[in-house]
Amino acid sequence: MDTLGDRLSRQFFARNTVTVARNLLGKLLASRLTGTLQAGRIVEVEAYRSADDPASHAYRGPTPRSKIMFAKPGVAYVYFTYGNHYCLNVTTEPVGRAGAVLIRALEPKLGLKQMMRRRKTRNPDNLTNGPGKLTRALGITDKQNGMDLTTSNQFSILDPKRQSIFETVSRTRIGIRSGIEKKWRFYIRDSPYVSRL
DNA sequence: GAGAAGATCTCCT
DNA sequence: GGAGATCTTCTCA
Repeated sequence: MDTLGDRLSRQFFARNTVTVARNLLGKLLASRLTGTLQAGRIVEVEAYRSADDPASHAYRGPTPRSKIMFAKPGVAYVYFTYGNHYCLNVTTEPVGRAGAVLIRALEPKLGLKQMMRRRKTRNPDNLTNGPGKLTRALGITDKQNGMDLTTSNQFSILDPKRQSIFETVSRTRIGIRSGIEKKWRFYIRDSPYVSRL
């Protein structure tokens, strides 16, 4: 896993959520949760903050579910939604300030076979192009909620050794009813792996 | 303790 | 393009 790149540090995540979200594009999400190494390049994210963001789980202050967003940065926040799907976030901001970045889409890089088996499709464009799809492809569930991505040997985000140049597109977030004026969804232009344009 | 909404996906038309 | 699946979390009484 470490041959792929350098693991992102706690300091990387302990910044403004929108900045972290932008900077996560092009990074590598790597998992060895099931024994097999699986990895994908992050091509789409959304930023969620706290008191200034009515779409965020942390908007009304900490709850049993959202308190993890107020705790230390660089930790996986996984929640279950719509009766069917898990969504993967990474916590941001210094301790005491809430924030998280939702990982919305990956470009599959390693462990494609296992992803295809879990997703029951062979089309690589359709494996991880959505928050619910990528958690299924990687086998991520609420068991991973609270895992520290900056220290775990099984689950981390890496800065790849060779990173290609790309252009970042900023759009409004998807699937929310409030906070729709904020352009806090970011994706890599021309990537065929984003969930939507 | 009840009711409503939800950071989605798939299948059907 | 639209609805159903399916269940957790939060809010309010």
